[in-house]
Amino acid sequence: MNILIVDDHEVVRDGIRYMLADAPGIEIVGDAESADDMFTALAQHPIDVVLLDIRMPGMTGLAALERLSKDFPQVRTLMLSMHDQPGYVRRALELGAAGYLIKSAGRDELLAAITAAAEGETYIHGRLVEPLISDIRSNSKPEGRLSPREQQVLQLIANGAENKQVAYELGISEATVKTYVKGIFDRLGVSSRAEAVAVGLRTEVIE
Amino acid sequence: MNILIVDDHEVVRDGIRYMLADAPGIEIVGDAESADDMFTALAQHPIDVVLLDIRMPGMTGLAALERLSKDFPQVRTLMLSMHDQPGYVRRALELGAAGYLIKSAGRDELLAAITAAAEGETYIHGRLVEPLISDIRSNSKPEGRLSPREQQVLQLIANGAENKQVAYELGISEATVKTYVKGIFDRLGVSSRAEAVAVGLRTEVIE
DNA sequence: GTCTCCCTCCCCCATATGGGGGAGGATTCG
DNA sequence: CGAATCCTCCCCCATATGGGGGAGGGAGAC
Repeated sequence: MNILIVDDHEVVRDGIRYMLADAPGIEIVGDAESADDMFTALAQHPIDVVLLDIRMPGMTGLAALERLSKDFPQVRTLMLSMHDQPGYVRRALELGAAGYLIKSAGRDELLAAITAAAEGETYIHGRLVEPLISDIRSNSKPEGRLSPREQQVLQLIANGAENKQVAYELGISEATVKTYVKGIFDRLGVSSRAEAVAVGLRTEVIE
Repeated sequence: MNILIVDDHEVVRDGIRYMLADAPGIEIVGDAESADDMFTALAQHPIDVVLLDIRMPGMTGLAALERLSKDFPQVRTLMLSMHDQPGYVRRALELGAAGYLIKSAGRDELLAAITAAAEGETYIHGRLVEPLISDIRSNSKPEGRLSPREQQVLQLIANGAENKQVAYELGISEATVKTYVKGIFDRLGVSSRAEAVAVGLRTEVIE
């Protein structure tokens, strides 16, 4: 089983190498510290499983995953994350990830996830399952999810734009912007743009 | 030289172990995955250098560092961070850290930092030096630093409070709150509370 | 074909916000 | 003792914001 590790932190790459060093049937064929390196490595070696950090400089892990799923559909991708952000887990699975692990996972769990991934199954870190389903639940309710347009509006607000400027940026009327803002408040359960920005940043909807 | 590794991610702990495994004169006497574990370990073994993750569940790395510097002043502490957040670097140094590394550091750098720390010197990852001095510069200007009261106000704003509610919470008049808000805008270089919240969250002043 | 969601636009109106000033007392620091 | 910084409070005033409503058209789902 050929593994590729993609993480911008050498400590993390070495840690995974160390954990997998004496695992039977597993060969680490490469390292990559960026999404670009990952695609280079994928083009050079046959890879079965990619361990992909969700947060990297430049192209984010999720964007890399998206392209990876499209260009190399046979490759199984296991996402790695520092923290348990339920929204990320859902997105990653939607984009075709074969599993999701947090870096506090031990050797046994890492191995279990890799074998599960290689066999076409999906492995999700135990601590993430519960948040995940509650996230799915909250996102199947209209609340908690922002439409693309609403995300744009909130992003601009976080950058200090007032409604008029948002309208100008998006090429729509100020009245429409106000409608979006109201919608954002409803969805996030807040009542001021400042709080909306706080919630948006914390839940990684924006920035 | 006795080393203690404190990080909540097993992958990271193992990575550091791996890097230091065959380094002469260095002995890793323990692991800890939380600040509490760290203090337990410190009480049990003689420790020269602590490698301390800046972000952990429960007590944050900086809080742990503060208590560590107070209770074990002879211990040299090297902070580890995933990303280069200049504000954190400064805070860590103020609190007595013997150095600051990001986890993309390689083996050589880790060793250099540990030996520097053990010899009473201070090691700072190269990529952090420039941001650090610019951070110090921006913080020696009145801009960029928030007074404690201003931080409280901004925190409440991020939680959705309007001026009247902030005034009530802090037991001061609304006029005073408006004064603080103006001050916050000046310091952060913004002109709306939404943007102020965004800047505050990104620079870790609040939340 | 109907239902739901999204995008777009509009009305009214009370209130919060942002920008400009001034000012006194406390503290700490040089 | 100044100088600086912080905390506190006040004035005025234009504008942005938030809350309530309605409404049409398009796209996709069932």
